[in-house]
Amino acid sequence: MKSAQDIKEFEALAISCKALSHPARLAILQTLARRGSCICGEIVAVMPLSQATVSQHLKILKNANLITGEIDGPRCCYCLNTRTIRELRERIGVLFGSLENCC
Amino acid sequence: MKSAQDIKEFEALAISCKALSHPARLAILQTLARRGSCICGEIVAVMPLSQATVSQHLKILKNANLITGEIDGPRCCYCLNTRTIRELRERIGVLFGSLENCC
DNA sequence: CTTGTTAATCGTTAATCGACGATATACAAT
DNA sequence: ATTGTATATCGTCGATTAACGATTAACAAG
Repeated sequence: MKSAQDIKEFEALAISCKALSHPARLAILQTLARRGSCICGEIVAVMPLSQATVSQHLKILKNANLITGEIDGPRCCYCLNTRTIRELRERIGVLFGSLENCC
Repeated sequence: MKSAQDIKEFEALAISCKALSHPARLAILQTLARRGSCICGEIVAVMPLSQATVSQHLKILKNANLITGEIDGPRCCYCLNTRTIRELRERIGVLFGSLENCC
């Protein structure tokens, strides 16, 4: 059986992975990683999707705490949440930590 | 705009992440990581889900190439596909490689 | 060949996802 | 106050997901 602690970890990691499980959101994250910050409009310009759809993807990333968004006048400046990303990578590391082969 | 190469990477990573985006599948992977190999039945025993549901999760993991499954008589022995897992981690590394702050 | 066991697949249902256009909100500039 | 711009949210629709019980397929043992 899995411990309660494990289950919490699994749920947290699953939420992050679900947010990462769409090419458009990965493209958004890459853009943010490269440019540091980004006005929403710049992201929309780079993506082959409508403004509404991009906004929805941004919301999903924000809900998963992978990015932060600050209102700046009529614009909104997004950037990566490096803390969550670090945690995500650590969780994956722990999950697969001691890899052994079998078959 | 994103390069065609980028898009392929995003799609491949998205597929892996989608497979990782469920707590039950993470639990299965942890079990495999700890025990090396695993008969399907042992996994079912550890999980609080029906055999059919576990089998479905195993199929998703297998489709994403995160695990391999070999038939062994009436049983099926699963184990992690360390290659895909390594690639997954590398892709995440590349995606977030040069993290800078902005806000 | 029959039986028992293991695992995969089928068929269904409710829930969630992804996409979009339309609309609402928030603020700067005039 | 009005206008224009930027972003978020709403409502809808088709597609996909997750879950399950029931059934089927594959094989070992007798």
